[in-house]
Amino acid sequence: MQDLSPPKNVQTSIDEAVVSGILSARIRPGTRLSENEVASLFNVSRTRVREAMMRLEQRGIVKVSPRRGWFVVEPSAEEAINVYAARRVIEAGLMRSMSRLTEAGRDKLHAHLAEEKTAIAAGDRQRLTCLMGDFHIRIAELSGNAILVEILRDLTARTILISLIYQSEFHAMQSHLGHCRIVAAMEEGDFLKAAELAIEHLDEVETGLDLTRRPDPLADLRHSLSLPPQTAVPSSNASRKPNHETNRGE
Amino acid sequence: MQDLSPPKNVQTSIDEAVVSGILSARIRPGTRLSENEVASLFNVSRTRVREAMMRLEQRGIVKVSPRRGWFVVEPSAEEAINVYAARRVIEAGLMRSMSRLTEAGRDKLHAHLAEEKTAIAAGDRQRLTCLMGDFHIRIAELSGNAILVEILRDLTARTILISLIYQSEFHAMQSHLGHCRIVAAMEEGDFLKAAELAIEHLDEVETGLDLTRRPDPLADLRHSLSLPPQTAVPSSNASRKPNHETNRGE
DNA sequence: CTTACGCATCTTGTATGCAAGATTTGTCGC
DNA sequence: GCGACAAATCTTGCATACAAGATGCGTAAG
Repeated sequence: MQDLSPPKNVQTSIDEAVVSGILSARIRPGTRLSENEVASLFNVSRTRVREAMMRLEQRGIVKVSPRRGWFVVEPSAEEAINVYAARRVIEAGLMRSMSRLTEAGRDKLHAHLAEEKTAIAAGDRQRLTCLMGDFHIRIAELSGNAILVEILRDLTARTILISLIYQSEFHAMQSHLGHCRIVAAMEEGDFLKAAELAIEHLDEVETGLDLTRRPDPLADLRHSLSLPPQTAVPSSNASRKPNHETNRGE
Repeated sequence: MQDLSPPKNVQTSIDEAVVSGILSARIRPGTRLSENEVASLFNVSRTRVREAMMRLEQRGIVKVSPRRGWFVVEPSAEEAINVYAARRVIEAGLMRSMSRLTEAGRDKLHAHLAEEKTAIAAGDRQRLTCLMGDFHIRIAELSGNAILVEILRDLTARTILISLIYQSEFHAMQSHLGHCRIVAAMEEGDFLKAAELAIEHLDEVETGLDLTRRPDPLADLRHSLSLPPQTAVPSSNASRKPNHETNRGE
């Protein structure tokens, strides 16, 4: 799909490598990104790594803990809610602003849905994570608006990090069907319905989160030792109903 | 309103100073921001200035021309169209997602409208520019969603830069009335109507742009010499009808 | 065995130095 | 006077050096 080779010689190769690693779920939330290590991996000095980190921090993808290190963000429950709310606002707004689906656009969406299907059949979870996020970027691309694509790309990255923290299992087929319904509505030219379906779809996913779960600081070690994830901390209230009515006064 | 003093001792004081300067129209599009000059203004080394520039570049507020310097962006016509389209999508989506207006929220909006009114009476154009942009940030703040506020804040900054390039005169009263209508609809609890009004309002402003106009490289010098702005380059097709139907297939 | 302290190590924060390229300016030739 | 060339100047790009703080480990005291 994309090329993921680190030694690409552009100005933003570091940024892209990190984002691409997150979008494909190869990098977990909370991962430390040492300036020195990244610098040697890319054969550059810390200067350029820091500049990349500054950009990534601005995008809400990494955070610095002073004199401790850079870490891939672990969105809090509140941030997770905000990310989903923002996505509902933007994606629904986007669909309502559309007036028709071109043939080229339809073909791209169909191609994407086909990829999702084969990945589900293959059961490749990493690839699925990547594709499930990409779908929403594909939608944004239909608008031809680079600004919206960028915004949704970064929100998608954060969404993936959120799901890695708060989502116990992912219902790939459910999401896939949601995507299919959205595309179908768009093909009918019913973009209001598509918008509603998009909101429902995001609700479904958000409902599947367990936001009472705390980010697990041992996740990477746990994974390295092939231990089952997070079984020691069961939480009541495992799935909530998202309440996305925005009415706060301040 | 905000404090605009440069020597504020936080980590992002440079970023804030630049953005605040743009939001209040004190910094024109195309302004060069020399690393050395900014560094001495803030009594820091170029390192921190560069880091700030990296963040601002990521936000679409400055651009670097290799080995020539950093410049406040001058959005192209296409970018201008995209900015307005993105704002329509997000602001309309935001309003449609709201279910009610709290008293505190209503009070803040009314306070803001009152400020607009007094600024119009005073005829303070810089302050007006600032307020007209702030209104949309106030709306985003109602949602309590920090992510959306950030996104709209940066889009507003770009909008101001766009208007400084492409807008010959600004119809402050027209904008103010648009804002009043939006607030009225929200007070009625009719957020669908508010969304439609927001789209109309943005359309109005976009229609008032003359996107055939090229950014004037001599603008600051011209201004310093108190010459009349841009009279030498008249352009036909002075105001267009915005076409914001998004239907591109790729 | 447990706890507290201190040093060694590793991290980022910041400044600075140098190189490469772009621009400008001054000068020379016509 | 006018245009072309060249040096001087200014810009960012990038690496490196050093300082300040956080962490962890070993050791010693209780």
